[in-house]
Amino acid sequence: MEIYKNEKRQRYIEEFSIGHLFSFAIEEFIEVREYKRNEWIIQEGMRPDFLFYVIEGKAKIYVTHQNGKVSLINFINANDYIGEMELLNQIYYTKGIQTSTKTICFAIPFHRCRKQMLDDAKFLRELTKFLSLKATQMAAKYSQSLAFPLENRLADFILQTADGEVYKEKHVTVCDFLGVSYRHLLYVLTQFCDKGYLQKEGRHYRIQKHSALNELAGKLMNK
Amino acid sequence: MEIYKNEKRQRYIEEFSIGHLFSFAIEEFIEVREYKRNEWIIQEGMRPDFLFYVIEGKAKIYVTHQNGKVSLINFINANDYIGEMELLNQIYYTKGIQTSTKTICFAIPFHRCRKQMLDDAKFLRELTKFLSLKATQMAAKYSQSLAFPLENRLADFILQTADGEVYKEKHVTVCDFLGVSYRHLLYVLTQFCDKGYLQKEGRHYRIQKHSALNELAGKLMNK
DNA sequence: TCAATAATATGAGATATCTCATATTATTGT
DNA sequence: ACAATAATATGAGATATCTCATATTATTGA
Repeated sequence: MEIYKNEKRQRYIEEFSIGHLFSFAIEEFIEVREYKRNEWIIQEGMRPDFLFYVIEGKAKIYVTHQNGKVSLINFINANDYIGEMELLNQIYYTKGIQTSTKTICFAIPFHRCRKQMLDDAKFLRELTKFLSLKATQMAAKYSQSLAFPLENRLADFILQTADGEVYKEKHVTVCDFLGVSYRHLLYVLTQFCDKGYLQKEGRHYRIQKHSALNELAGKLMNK
Repeated sequence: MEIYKNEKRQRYIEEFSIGHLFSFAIEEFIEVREYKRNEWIIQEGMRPDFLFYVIEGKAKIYVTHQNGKVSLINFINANDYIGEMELLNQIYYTKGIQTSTKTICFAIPFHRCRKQMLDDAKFLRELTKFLSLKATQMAAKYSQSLAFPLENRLADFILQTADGEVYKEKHVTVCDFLGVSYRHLLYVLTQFCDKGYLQKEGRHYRIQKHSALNELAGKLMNK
């Protein structure tokens, strides 16, 4: 992890201004940090001392269960907060956050800003929206995971993450995210190929029948 | 649904004051409502016009999937909000809320109070805590549901809902909540009886081996 | 109080998903 | 450039969970 100083810091703070998210001058407190690919921004179980706001890059929220299984709870992208749970709650089991690309974020120290942030309606209003979205997404994922087999959830995931017509997510990541075994994921992908929905091209898959995947994915949605 | 008027209304507003949750005078806007057992406070898919704050009673959040399965997303108790998602988000698929006992709540009309509420740091701070808890719970439930078989989740649920040493939840409700079929729930309950963890007493179950259930449930927690 | 409805109960057979074992093929750090 | 590590791939057998069918027993509204 690298902390940007002086001009470089200043450049980022100006280019990606987050002044509009606060009603007080936050700039002076901001630390600009760059994390390398696969670096851990927060270690599971360790309370962070900063509220992070992601400027660029991607990361993943992980939790490890006692039985050794790992769940990829969600992805984090630009304009997401990290550490907001710890800002709000004294008691909280901290999840691990690992970057999947080089990631730059603003780090705001709790000890200097907590009070002001928790009194700032503008900041809190943004945060409630962020949290309500997060809660809604989790509720949707939860109920869908119980109500539908992998077939439907995978179709949705493929459509959401495909780069044009090409699906190229790593299987290992997808297992953790969709909560199924590697073996089973491969079975269902093979089925999709057999049915002609996908076509394997080396390590990638090309979408052949958009409509069929759409139909499978559509079943997840309410109305 | 019945709306309390005059002295009755006044009595409730005083006895269960929520003045401390707002920094402006909310009392005059509050409507006090009583819903009967099994009544729907909000119909699935229909936007509410009020933010509700539950004073007494219990309710359930339901969502219906296209394949006909119903998920009981969560339980609602005293001091919970209802309709906060719709307060914050213009676009939101509204879940159904059904009472399971007589339920009394304060209803605060969006059209008269939205602006003030969204500018009130005190209110927003409480709401962020509520939402962060909700998001955390859903994330935990989600990842647990994928990482553990029913055995563990049911043990946890039994311990959490048991009345003293007696478990007496309705199977039909529990299926929707834990996302398993009625048949499978009964299988696992029978197993628990066979192993001597529970003993059936008419329609209820008496907990016999607290320790065994504790151990099963404990596997859900991180550390 | 009675008929309708909801909840409980259980069997039998299907299937979605898991575990484990074992290769092969990339990727990565030094 | 190579050894270590991570990712992909596939088979075989187990099990967690589902669907459907069919009874029996509460609960409830008129």
